[in-house]
Amino acid sequence: MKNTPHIPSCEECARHSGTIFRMLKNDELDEINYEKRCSVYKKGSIVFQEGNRTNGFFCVNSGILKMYKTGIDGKEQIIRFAKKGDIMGYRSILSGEAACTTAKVLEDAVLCFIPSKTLFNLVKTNSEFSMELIQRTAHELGDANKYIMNIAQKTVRERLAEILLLLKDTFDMDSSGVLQINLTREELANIVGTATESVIRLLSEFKQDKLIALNGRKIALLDVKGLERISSMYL
Amino acid sequence: MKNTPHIPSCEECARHSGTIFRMLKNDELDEINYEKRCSVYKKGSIVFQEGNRTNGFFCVNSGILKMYKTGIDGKEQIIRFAKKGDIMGYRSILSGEAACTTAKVLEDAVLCFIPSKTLFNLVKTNSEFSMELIQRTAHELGDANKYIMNIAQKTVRERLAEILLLLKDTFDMDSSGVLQINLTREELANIVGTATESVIRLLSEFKQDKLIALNGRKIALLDVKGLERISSMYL
DNA sequence: CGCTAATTTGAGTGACTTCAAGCACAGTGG
DNA sequence: CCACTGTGCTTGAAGTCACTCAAATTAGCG
Repeated sequence: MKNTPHIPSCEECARHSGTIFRMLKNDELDEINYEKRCSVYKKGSIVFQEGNRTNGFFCVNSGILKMYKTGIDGKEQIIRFAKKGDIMGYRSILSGEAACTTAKVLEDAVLCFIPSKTLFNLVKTNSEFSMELIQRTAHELGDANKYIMNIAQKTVRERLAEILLLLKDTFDMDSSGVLQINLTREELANIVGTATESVIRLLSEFKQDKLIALNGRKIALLDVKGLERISSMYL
Repeated sequence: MKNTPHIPSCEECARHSGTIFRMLKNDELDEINYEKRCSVYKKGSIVFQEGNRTNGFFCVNSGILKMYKTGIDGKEQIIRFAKKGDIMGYRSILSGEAACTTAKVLEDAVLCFIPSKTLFNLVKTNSEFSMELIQRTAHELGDANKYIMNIAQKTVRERLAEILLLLKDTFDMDSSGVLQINLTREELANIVGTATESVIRLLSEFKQDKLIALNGRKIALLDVKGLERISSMYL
């Protein structure tokens, strides 16, 4: 949580296609650059918590975070991850509500905090930015709807296969197919929406069926087509 | 689908607090009024279908619609309902994607179709409207996230109780507690994300426990507190 | 300091239970 | 008469509990 030694510039960050800031003019970027506050967050630290209000949002410069809701008897439900170029906490300030998820650091992160006021100013004055923000939220809503159907209709087995593929798309694999993300079995279970033991058992099954290879938390996808078939992604 | 005899005016519609059009200036309302096309949709007809692109969105003047995704072997997953004052199909045109749900009429409806171009113009020129649209989408995203957790962590029994309460909030009850919405058991199952038989059994249980009263499709909530307890809404 | 000892944390297994889906069939009512 | 509701029965998927094992952390202590 201490201030970072190296403060990333928004100009540089905006070059990355993924960022919402890419269509800002130079003077607007300058303003954000001036208003933002960057900090280093160590693994395990919590950036903001479900139920609390924030007076701004976060932009991920580096690192990985999980965003989850806490349910019955404290069980986490992971809603999404955030990595370089993603923004977090914007939903709640846009809707004027308290945060609906908690954001926790999985891999040491550098985050920039941007005050709501700056965001609202941009929405007011730059309709392209505004449009981009709407697009992003609308797209995420589409994902959420899809997720609802999956979780309601698919078996745990199908969902686990789908999540593995989703992790591949989000975090990529190395040359030998190893997913570039470290998750505990419990965290996997909290994405899929099932018990830890079920994930363990199903992963072993997938391994037996030569769909994946396991080495501790390293998961390698050996047969993507096979996983797609199981997940029945394209109904 | 034939044109309606009585065309509702947007001015009138905008007076309703729920509508997004409430902060439009008169000339903007006039433009929508000019651009919009109203039609009557009979019960059972489909307004737009998942996977198709639309070049506009719909505003519900009267009637009730269900919006659902079609899953494995054609099972519907109802995502939400739309009633007077709600808008439909805006998510997909905002995100520039195909519709992610199908909209089907449950009770005869009068819908106004507003072209995307008109919407985009408003976003460009009226930042308050833009902000309202963002807020609405962001709020809906929050709902969706909550729904994900519920469906992933709660039992069918808990979810059914919660859905009954949600229907109460959306469609109200009459003086004797009867929900002002007609749904088949199958449709209820498609909201909860379960089998029709399970809904039937659980409804009978709720009836035995004096939580609800049943009379065909009419469901009366007798013990709201009790249902809240079952749904463990406030964990 | 360094080197065990003690504790914690996560992965994995097996036995058991339960919830809910699926199937077949019988009413019922618009 | 057909779509919807309701019931009984069976089966299977997945949750729960109880436990082992291995690795990683931390504490303790000469």
